[in-house]
Amino acid sequence: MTVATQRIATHLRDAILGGALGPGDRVRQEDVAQQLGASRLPVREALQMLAGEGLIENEPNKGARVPRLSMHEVDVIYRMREQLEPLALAESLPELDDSDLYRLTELQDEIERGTDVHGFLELDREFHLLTYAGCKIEHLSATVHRLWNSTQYYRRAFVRISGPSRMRVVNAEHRLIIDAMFRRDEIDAGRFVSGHIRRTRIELGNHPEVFGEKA
Amino acid sequence: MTVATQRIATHLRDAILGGALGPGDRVRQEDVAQQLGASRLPVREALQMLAGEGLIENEPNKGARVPRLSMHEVDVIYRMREQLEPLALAESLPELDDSDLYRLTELQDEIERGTDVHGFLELDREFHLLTYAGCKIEHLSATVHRLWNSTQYYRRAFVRISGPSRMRVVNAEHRLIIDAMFRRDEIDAGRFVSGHIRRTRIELGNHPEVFGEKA
DNA sequence: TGCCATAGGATTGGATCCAATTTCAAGCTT
DNA sequence: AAGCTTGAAATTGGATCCAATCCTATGGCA
Repeated sequence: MTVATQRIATHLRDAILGGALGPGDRVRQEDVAQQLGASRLPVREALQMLAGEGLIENEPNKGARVPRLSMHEVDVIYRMREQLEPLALAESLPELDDSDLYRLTELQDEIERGTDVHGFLELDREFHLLTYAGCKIEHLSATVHRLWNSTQYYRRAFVRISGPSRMRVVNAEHRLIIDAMFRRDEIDAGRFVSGHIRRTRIELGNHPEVFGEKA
Repeated sequence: MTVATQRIATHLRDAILGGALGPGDRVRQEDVAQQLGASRLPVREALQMLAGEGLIENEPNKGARVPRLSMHEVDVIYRMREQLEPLALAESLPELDDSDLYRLTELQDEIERGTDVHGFLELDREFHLLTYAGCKIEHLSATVHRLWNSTQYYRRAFVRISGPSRMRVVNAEHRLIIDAMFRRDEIDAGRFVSGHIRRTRIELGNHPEVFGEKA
């Protein structure tokens, strides 16, 4: 419940989101404790915390693992995002000022300048989460973050496979979202966000190899 | 992460959902530990767990409290439910067999037979959660449960205030949901569920006194 | 009299130790 | 040779103890 727990949770979260830990990997309490110079107790609490975020699976007496998601699970998570992120955007938009929107433009400029897989994932994540940053409803923003986090691994695998081929579409969608936000039109912006997610979901469905499933 | 933690979490969850603990109430580790004959350690883990479910708020060095929600927060949570529960129902319906649907009918019969506030809340909750019971997507069903749990207190307050006046509408909606499910029409069923939630959300909006806010 | 400082108790946070469970491999039986 | 049993090592779960932080009430000072 404290600073140590938070520190460890952040470390593990970064490790999972950054790809150092992948689906199915086991996380031993002692290893983490030693690595971060703490006792096992805050590690246990951090794991409990991450379990609540869906980033860790905790089985009694068997330890913690990074969950493995099926293609169908990811598909449904994307459908959830299609439904929820327009809501988050509508809650957020009135709280954002123009400087936030300029920052969005900057991020998109940087995305279009081109980078590697890791760089794109970072920028894309920052872009979208910034559009929701004004959402003050804990339940909603926590849920959106959860959904983003638990699919990060598969997003990385997908971007790696599909390469830069579809970037033109992504960029157009991002520009439309920014434009609608400058116009303070949360209906339009929500539509574009939802479409953006839906298109990605469908393209993901064409790559079952990302999930180690049969084509 | 174990049986003791689960036991304590279940106890606290029941206490919050049952109304023994209300918004703003503090939860002291030692009290719970003594009351359940355990040490503080599993209590801490249970609190961590419940924090992940949104049933507890944990502030470093200050302890745990039951969160207090504003009217706007509850309104947004209901909007989330409008978006998510049709999805959960669509995932669930193919997995439910006719015996489940007969059970739904029984529950609705019992609701129409009439009972007190506590009884209605229990039955209504069991009814709706049973319609989602077939949903195998952890993220989706966990989210739906979270949203239900964290608004249970305000649902109780609302039912207490509004009394049995609107029961005719509730019953009609439930019957329509059951009928659509028997027809295996998840589109129709989802529409009715969404409408059911939406109507409740709007009626809740007419009772700001539930949230201790100015009318 | 009102306000600030401080000390004491209460409560939470973290570490170490011991117990319980699981895992895995070696050896025995068939 | 295959499968079951057994036991030891590894890992997780729980309890107790001590440290750190917060809360509150008391007393001093302006």
